[in-house]
Amino acid sequence: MSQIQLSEQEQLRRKSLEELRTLGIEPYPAALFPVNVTSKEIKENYSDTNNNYTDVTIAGRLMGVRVMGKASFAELQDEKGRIQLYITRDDICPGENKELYNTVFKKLLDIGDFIGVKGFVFRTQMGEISIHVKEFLILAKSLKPLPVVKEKDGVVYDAVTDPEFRYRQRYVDLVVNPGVREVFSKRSRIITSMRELFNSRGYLEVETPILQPIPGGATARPFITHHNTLDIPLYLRIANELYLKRLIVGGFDGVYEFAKDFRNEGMDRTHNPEFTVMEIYIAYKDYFWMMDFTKEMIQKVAMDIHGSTKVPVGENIIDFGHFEKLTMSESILKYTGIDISGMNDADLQNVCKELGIETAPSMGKGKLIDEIFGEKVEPHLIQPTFIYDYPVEMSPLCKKHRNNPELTERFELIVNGKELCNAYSELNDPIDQLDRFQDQLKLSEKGDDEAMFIDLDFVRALEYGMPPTSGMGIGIDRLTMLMTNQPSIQDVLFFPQMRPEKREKVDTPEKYTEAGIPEEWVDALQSLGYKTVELLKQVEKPGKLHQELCGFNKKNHLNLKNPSQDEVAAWITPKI
RNA sequence: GAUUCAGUAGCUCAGUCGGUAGAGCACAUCCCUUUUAAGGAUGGGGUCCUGGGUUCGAAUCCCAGCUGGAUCACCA
Repeated sequence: MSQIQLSEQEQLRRKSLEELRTLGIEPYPAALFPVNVTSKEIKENYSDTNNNYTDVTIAGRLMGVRVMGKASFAELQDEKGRIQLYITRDDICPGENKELYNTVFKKLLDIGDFIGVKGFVFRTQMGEISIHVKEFLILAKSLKPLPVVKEKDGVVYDAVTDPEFRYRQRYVDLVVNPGVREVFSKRSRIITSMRELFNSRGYLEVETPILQPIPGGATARPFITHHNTLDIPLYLRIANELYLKRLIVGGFDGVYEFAKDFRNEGMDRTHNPEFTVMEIYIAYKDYFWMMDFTKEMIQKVAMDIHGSTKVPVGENIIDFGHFEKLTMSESILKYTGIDISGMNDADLQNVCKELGIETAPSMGKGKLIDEIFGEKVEPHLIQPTFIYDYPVEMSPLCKKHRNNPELTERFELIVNGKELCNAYSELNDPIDQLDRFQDQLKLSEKGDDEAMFIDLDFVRALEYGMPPTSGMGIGIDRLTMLMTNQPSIQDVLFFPQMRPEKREKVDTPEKYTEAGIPEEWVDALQSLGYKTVELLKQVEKPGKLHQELCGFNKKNHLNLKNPSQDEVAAWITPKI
């Protein structure tokens, strides 16, 4: 990019960069900088009486400077927070030459620059713990100005709020908006907390394929790709269930995986095309055991993040101290007054009509019940609720209920009106499993394009025998949204999926000179919006272009010799 | 995919009835020899998202498009 297309502030910073080099200061030094403390440690442990921290070395971004003549106060931001620096001219310039303070510090440093300082900690007259700087060093110059966000007593001023800016340039969001980094460090702690529990029980963390020839384990539209050597289609996984169960067949008693799944579906506040799921499968357990385990896991996470089972989410306080349990039909009875047990397809169609729920002829019994539940029950379930005993049609991988052949031993955990976990007593009868796959196939022939593919290798694995097993899956993004009180999945993903940014096509200077345009005018032309020769050729009034160029020359003091009107006209008319 | 709202300086945002483009912060210069979202003064900085249309005149009204948000649909 040419200088002229940069903003004034960017040009000034580039100028400062050059001046630093002129002064013999490398703005991007190579050597390590031996940091020995963080802002947080100092603020937590400094004591006026002990006068500890007499020799600290700390580094971070310069986030604000208040110059007060020969003394200055500055804000240094490191990973853990901010700390005030106190810098005096005569401390950092002990000799006659005051250039380091007057020129380098006061003029050539900018907000956003990385610096390293050495000094001692003290408390200012205003009572703020600060570092009295003895030496400072530029570690990396920042050429693009950061938006300045200020905070006082928890009130944030001028926060960067434009979602497009925040998500596309997450690095800036993380630097300037208080609390954003905290969300992501909590996300990491949530995962660690779960992993601690699983490992303490001796369950094995495993990895299974993301590229799958048959996308199984869930009903969803997959992403499809192609392997060149094998010349076959491959699908990005929509779930890892079938692979994890193969490992139970293989003899592991407990396996789990934190996995990225991919679903080629709509995007909104709770859906991103790629998302993180934890699935765990444990042999010799059933879904009742898994309910208790799920409860224990979530309580541990809440305690580790909040130190309490009570978690604020939006308007509500969610209390993970107590989990309600309702069967699917109990819950529908509770919220609609209708007892659906024993109803057939036609009955359910009528119930839907009564309740004003749209249906399609392709919908089976399971789908209809799911519609009623999703429409009339789920939104009411704010406090943690286990919904269990799902219709067999909507759970093709789940074991039939021990007492009722129309149901399966499945539960979901609903929190804040959204599904959070899904768990089964896993189906381990291979013949039943094949039947259920075939029923799914019939559904797909009926027009349900989300019905499952048949994974015959998975059936073969079951034929060798899988012990009774309970499995559970939990959406890590949604769990993080709950635990960090973020309303949108985009706020708990570093880089949520977005439409690619449009880049304007810009021709190289050579293209212009090839077209007979002097190189010295290329910058001016591009700044005026003629980014390509093609665009230039479309100009209809050469006189106007000529005026624009002369005006630009004058306005920006380029001191170029203005071309004649005929010359400009010649640039845009094709040569014969 | 449908509906709807928004897009103005680096950031946050005003902009009346259609009549010369504004503020705070940021930036620059100077003052102040010094303390808290940085005290004062002065100044520079704009494709008012893009393209059409209406009009003597459009940031403003109309149409289309782009991008994003929200709601719905789809989907766990």
